[in-house]
Formats: sequence, C-alpha cells, structure tokens
Amino acid sequence: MSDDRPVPPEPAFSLATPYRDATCGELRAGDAGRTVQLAGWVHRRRDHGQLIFLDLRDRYGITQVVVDAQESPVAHAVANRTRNEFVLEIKGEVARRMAGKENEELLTGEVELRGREVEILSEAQTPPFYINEPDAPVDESLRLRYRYLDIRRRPLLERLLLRSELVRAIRDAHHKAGFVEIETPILLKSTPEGARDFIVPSRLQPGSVYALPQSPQQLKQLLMVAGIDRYFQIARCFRDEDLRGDRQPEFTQLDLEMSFVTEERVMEFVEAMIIEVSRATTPDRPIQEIPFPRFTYEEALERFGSDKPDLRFGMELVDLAPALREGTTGFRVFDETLAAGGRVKAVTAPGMADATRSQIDELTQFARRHGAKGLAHVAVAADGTGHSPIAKFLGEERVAAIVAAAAARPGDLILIVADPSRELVAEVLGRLRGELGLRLGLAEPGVLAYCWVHRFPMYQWDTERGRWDATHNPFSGVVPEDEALLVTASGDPYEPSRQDPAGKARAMQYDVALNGWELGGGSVRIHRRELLERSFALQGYSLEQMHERFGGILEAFDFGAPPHGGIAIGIDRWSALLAYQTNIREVMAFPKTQSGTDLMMQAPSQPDPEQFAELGLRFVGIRPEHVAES
RNA sequence: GGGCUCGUGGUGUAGCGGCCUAACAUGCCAGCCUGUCACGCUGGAGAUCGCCGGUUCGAAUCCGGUCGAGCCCGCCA
Repeated sequence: MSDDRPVPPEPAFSLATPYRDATCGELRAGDAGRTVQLAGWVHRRRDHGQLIFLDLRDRYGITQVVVDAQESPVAHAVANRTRNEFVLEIKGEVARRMAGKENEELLTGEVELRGREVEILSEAQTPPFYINEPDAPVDESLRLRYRYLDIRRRPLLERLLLRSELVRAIRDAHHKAGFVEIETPILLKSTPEGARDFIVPSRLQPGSVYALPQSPQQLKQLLMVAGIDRYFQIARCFRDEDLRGDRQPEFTQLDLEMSFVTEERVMEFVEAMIIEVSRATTPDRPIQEIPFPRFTYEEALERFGSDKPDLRFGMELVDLAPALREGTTGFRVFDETLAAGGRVKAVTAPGMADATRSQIDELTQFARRHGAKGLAHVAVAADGTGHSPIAKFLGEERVAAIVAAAAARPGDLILIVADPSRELVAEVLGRLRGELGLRLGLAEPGVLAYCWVHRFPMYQWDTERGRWDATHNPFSGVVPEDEALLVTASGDPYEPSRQDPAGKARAMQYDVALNGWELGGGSVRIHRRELLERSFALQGYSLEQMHERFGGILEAFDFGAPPHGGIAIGIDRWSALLAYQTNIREVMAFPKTQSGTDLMMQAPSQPDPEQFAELGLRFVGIRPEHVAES
C-alpha cells in the first residue's frame, strides 16, 4: 500500500507541544518506526482482554492505539481503566498495521501506535449523547446544553471550520482590495432600523441607556465622512425580535462601505468578492451563473414571486389575464378580481397532476396561511387536456387557454391564485414555487445560484402612521432619474399622503440572494443634506426629530460627505448555506433557543439586586403576576 | 401575541384506555476474550412515562393547564 494520503500542512506555529509530538490525524506509513507521543480523547475502546484498541481522537483525526499486555503490562493496566472521552497522553512506536488490517476510513489507517506509556490526563463521565456516532439523532436542546460536546462531533466541528475559512477568505479578499477593517462600538445609541433594540443601562449616567447596534450603519457612513474610503468589518449585530431558524438575537454581518462609488461599482466589487470567497471556501460547489443574474424588484416579483428567488429551478409565474381576458370567464372569483384590477397568476408544478385530494388541500392550506383566499388548480392529463374543479365555470376552451398560457405539459399541475393585491398573488405563488421546487427536488443541492435584485421601491406607505416608510434603510438613495419624485402631492414636504409621487420612486438599493435566501442588501446612500431632508420629511420626521435621532450624522454631513454606498451580508446565513444547512444555529458555536435562552450558560438570568440598585433600577413587571409580586 | 408538532431508562424510539409488574436498539456496569475498528460472547443495573389537575372502576395512553424544545404566522431592512 502506498503512502498517498494527504498530510495537512503544518501551521507556522507547530502543533507539537510538551504533551504531543503529532496530532491524531497526521501519522502515515512513512512514520513507521518513529517513537511519538499523542494526546487526545478516547473516541472508542475495543477491549480484547490482553489486547486493547483505543481510537484516540482530536480535532485533526483519529489514530488507533494498540496496547498489548505482554509488551507493556503497565500501560495495559492503565488503558484498561479508560473509558470513552477520557483525555489521554500516549507514547509509543508508530507501526505499519499488519497486512489486511488497514482501515480505509481513517487518514491514519495504514498505521497504529503501539502504546508503551499511557497517562490519563483527565477522566470523563459518560457523555449525555453519542460523540462517536455523529449521525445518531439527538434532541437539539441537549446539543445546546452540552454544546462543547456537540462540537467534539465531526459535523458541527466541520461547519465551524468552514465558517472560519469563510471569514478568513472574506478578510483576505477585502485586504487585497484595499479595505480597512475597523471596529465600531457595541455600546451605542439606538439606530433607526425598524427592530427593537437591546438596552444596556448606564451606571455612570443613571437613567440613561445604551443600545446594542442593530448594525453599524451610521458608524460606517461616518467613517466615509472621515475619509476611510473602503471600510469593512465582521460585525456582531443585535435585534430584539422573535427568533426563527434563520434568526438569532445576535448575529454576524459582513459590513462594508465604499466612497466615491456608484451602485454599479459596489455591486461589481461585492460580486467579485463573493465569487472569490465562494471558490476559496467551497471549491467543489459550482456557481450557477457569472455574472450574477440581475433582476429589478418588479421583475423578480413578477417572474418568481420573491425578491430572493431560488434560481436553481424554473417554475416561473405566469399571468393568466390574457388567457382569460375576453368577456367574463364565468368563474366569479376570477371575474371580480380582474374587474377590480387585480391579478390572476399561476405556477406550474411539474409532474404533480396526480396529486391527491389531501395533497391539494394541504397546498390550499399553505396558500391560505400566506393570505390567499383560495387556490385553484388545473391538472394536465396525459393527452394534454386540462382537468379542474372550476372547469364547469370556465368551460373547456378557457381551461385549454390556461394550460397553453402556463406552457404546462402532460402530467403537470397548474396552481392558480387570484387576488386584488398584486403583491399578495406574487407572495403566495412565490412561496408555493419555492416550497414545491424543493419538495419536487428540482433544485440541484450543490449549486450556488447567486443573483442580484435591485431597484426596490424607496418607500412603503405606513397606513397606521400616515407616512412613508423606508423599505430598506432611511439613508438609501433614490435612482437619479426618480429624484424629482421625492415630493408630496400636497406640496408641503411634511404632509405626506398615499398619493405622493414618492410612492413610485425607486431606491439605489440592491439585495444579493443565494438559493432562495436573502444573503444581504445595501444601497448607495444619500450624501446631500438637502435630499436627505426631503427623504426624511416623507418618512414623517420633522426637522427637530431628525436632529434628535440623526443629529450626529447630519452634522457630519455638513463637514463634507463623499458619495458612498455599501452592503451588509449575513455571515450566519452564508456559512449555513455553504454548509448545506438552513438553520443558522448549525453554524454557530453557542446559539440561543427560539425563546432567546442559552441552555448552556443559563442566560438570561436574574440580576443581582445590588447590580440593579447600583443602576437605580427596579423591576416592576410587565404582566399581572409580575406586578403582584412587587 | 397566535397556530401547529414533540416531551417514555443515559441516548434514540415503540407502546396511544385494562394484555404495561412499560418493549426494542444502543449506551452503562461486571466477567471472558491477542487483531479489532459500530469487535464479539455471557450476565446485570437502569424510566412510574416533563410537571400539575381532571375524566374514568382503571391513564404513559383521553381532556385542561403549565413548563421546555422545534416549525410557522405576526414581528424582523
């Protein structure tokens, strides 16, 4: 057998220590005859009486140790006492395994260490779950409680290593491109993002609080004013909102900002960076299309029903209005929707024509959950004719027209949503598309389909508060040709209304999506004071409020602000997707549960009364039972 | 704030009104074993079924509440 198994490169600072000469992943046939010492955890023990096999494990791999009672009675006696997860130091001679006894599964499988001296560095209780069977299912709360044991297992370890490589590649790419990495404060002031802030009371300023940053948005803009024309940071961000599999209260963003740039220039850099980083981190995963496809928000919504489309499969949305146009269709839902200026659109699920009643019901429930009033369907038979419960209203011709419009093939199932709201139709069909695309296995798992979505609407009308809300970020710039739209219908900039031309303005905003997930988003910012004031007025901020909330940055802009723009990319999501995960807890060393608790550290915890007293705080409770206690 | 799912020896599951004095696998403990690599063989210990209450002659099993975990809606650029 040849010694062709790759040996990982030795880091600049040797892995050898007084406890070990080598790691458990590096011994090869060429090392036979050497006397070495290894240190690691007992991965598994196979006791044959006079002969004990110990699989010794560390981060780098596993090496089999044999302890022979005849050769080394003392070592054998110690090995006899060991159990799984004991930490050992073992000295012995590297020997080629007997012919036919090699283990192909192990990088070190051609050799074994003949243990002469075994020392127990640390004993271990029986772990609460299997560490040596990485595929065995374990309740996630147990994994969270004993995270340090979960990290001993290969799958999580490898995801953390991947994430480390990702961040390293990001740093490399930015440094090469002349970016400066600058840290910004964690103890900050409330920033204008829409999420709830985490609050930290100040002892030195009793009654005042810091807010943890939801992102370093304002600070990076201030760095642009400061003349740092290319800034980036791997920044921890905090948002006190309800959690999901892809949302944690604290998360990490790649935050970057550039000066003297256009939208095009920022996208150019970010795209090149993403390609470089992807190739460095997951060289085995092909990028579907370069340059990344670009869609306007409008187009993405029309074609995919999503501003973060999964482009690994087709299933584009189809407008059925042309097929239904002349006269009335006889199906009231469609007629009324079209008459009201609403939309009737469809998505075609390939090969699902034989869906059972309960499957259709389930899809209908899915559609309802996302706001649709119902879900119509047409199943395409082998002869190409459409069959549908609503055929009796529509008539054969119109059903055929629907099949034709959807370009559906025999065996396909056409799912139709009708609603006065264009956005709702898009949203529901988009979700169906995403869900079915995955269920039907249409998406190639290994492919990385990045794309850009840009030209988002600047604002959304906030009915409750009677003002325009920035869709993205209050500093986002408007596309130059829409600048004139940033006015109110009334003429008074502080009297916004739903009819304002501003509702049509598009922002210089761009999102990058990967396989149906939003990876990040950014914009070219407004750097001119005058335009910023107009935009803020539309968002319902009076001059006083503007200064109260954004005084610092407004003042800074008066000292000469360069045109600038940037982006923020979610590192947790990115590493999760690169590791084939959809749950960001799987790429975080110490994540929190959905209720925001840390099962390992038992956080959050009751504060020491003295800490409260020092801060001048008292807990008065927010629920009846709390109030009753105080 | 709301909806849904789950909670049974250390772990993963089965059992879903009496046949349960709770089963299986694995782990654990003890003994045997010199070529295993999910070693093997023999024996043993280990759960009152998350918690509280109710229904019932009888509850792991049904109902209500509660606690914990997850998924989703709202929320979150």
